[in-house]
Amino acid sequence: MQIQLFNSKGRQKEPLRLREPGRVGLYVCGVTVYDHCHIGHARVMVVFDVVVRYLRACGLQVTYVRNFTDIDDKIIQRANGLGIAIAALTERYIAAFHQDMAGLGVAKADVEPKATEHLPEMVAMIDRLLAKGLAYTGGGDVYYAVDRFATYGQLSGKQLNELQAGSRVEVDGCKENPLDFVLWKGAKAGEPSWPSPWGEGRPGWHIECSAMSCKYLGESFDIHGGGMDLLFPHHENEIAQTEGSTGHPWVRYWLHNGFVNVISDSGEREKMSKSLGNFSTIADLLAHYPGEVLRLFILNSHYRSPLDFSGELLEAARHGMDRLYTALAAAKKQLGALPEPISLAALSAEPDAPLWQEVAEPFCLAMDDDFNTPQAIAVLFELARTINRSVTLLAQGGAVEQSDLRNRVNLLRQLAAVLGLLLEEPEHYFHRQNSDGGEDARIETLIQQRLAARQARNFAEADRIRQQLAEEGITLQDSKEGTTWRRS
RNA sequence: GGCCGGGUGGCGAAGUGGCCUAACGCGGAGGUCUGCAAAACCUUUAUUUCGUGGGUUCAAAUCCCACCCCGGCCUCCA
Repeated sequence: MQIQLFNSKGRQKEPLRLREPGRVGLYVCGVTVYDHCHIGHARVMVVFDVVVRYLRACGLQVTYVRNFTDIDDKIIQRANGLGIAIAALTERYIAAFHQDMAGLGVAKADVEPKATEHLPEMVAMIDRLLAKGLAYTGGGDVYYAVDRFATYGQLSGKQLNELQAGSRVEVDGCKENPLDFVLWKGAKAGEPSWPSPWGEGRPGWHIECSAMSCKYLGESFDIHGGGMDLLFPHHENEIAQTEGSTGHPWVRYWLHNGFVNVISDSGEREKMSKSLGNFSTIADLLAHYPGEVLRLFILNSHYRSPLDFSGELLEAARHGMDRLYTALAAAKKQLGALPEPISLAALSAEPDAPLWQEVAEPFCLAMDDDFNTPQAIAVLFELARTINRSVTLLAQGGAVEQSDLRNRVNLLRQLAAVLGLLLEEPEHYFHRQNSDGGEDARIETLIQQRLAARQARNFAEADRIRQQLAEEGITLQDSKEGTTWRRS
């Protein structure tokens, strides 16, 4: 198994070579907590959740760090607008974030540091930059002098002179160069501030990621990820800060995910963003779709490609997810209970097993190739079909190797789990949402009434009941063993 | 203006020199099953075709050139 990943630094696929064998340090830029998260945020979180899940499935020990930006202009503005304390605002949206992530099946990071809890680390780094002559003070602020960092622009492939030529950056009075960025902002009246050698103030945006990643992952680590839009200037600035202050290489692999686009009312395709106001929040979507449907929708495109968002596409993803769970449900009926999934590591220990070659290997090869989740998902669907085929055969009285079916189901759940899919019991998935016990009992009663009608060959009444349930979004499925129901 | 991506069937989306007469999913059509359905299964749904026009090669969706579109970044943004 050799994982290849597309390194934004250098813009090509490279084999993943770790600093320390068996251990991976991963930092992903989290969210600024001043509002609800939208599907664009969901994409980064799901994508890197899968990266972590896969690396762990490969037996690597991953330390995953994902920050919260809990102090910045927009947060202050928003809190003032609402007339509440900053901490009250950020706590509210951190809680909302966690709830969204739980709904999406995104595991918590190992460390979720907050900027406001790392002021000393940031101040220390700024201090080092000043001592090294890479930063300068002006009007109570501290700025980074980008032209003193030799490789500035290397990550994003930008030349300093080109940037300046086409620059639309407003020239700040205290900046020596319009591209210089602020490390420390001097306090203004009515704003929260912290003490520093340069007076009261607060940190610039970029410094937190440098300081916090170094604290939790060391001054060099393996992978840093985030949305494509962070590549410049955020990540460029992070490099300048970190390597400028430590004097040695920092991040080995940069991973950037593509954007979520929305087709606007006028038919234009545009990036989904808070500033454009064209977003669907995760919470809104989770009210209508199971989290795994959103995951399948996101993972069905490669993480670096742009992703168009629409209700129809989400609906298609839902049907796809139903299909996977249907295979699971059918197998469960045959096997009595779903077997405990075997681990990927245990499987790979027996690479000669036919199932490994037929299924697990193609899956892993796809994932090894820069996390090609669409291809990996294809393997899942093919596996689901072989399961359905066996179940169909059994139902027709054919002979099927029970152990083979069991192994396939095992494998389906195990591989799907790497993508954070098929984590529920099928009946829970199909009975989901607003199905409290009373609701379920009511549906069961109607099914019994319909059964009685059918036995009396009163098909008009049976169909009436079925139609009534259909109008509630409930589909019935008759079989020799009885009738089951699902929400669609 | 500079710099990056991308244009594949009705839709989404893999594939980036021969295994591609193009995976997989959604949708459509026909069949099996069913009282009828639903689901599943089977068959089928791009055959000078992978934005357009040239070129390289024994061989190109895949490499090169030109052109046309689309998106992103260059300012906060996942």
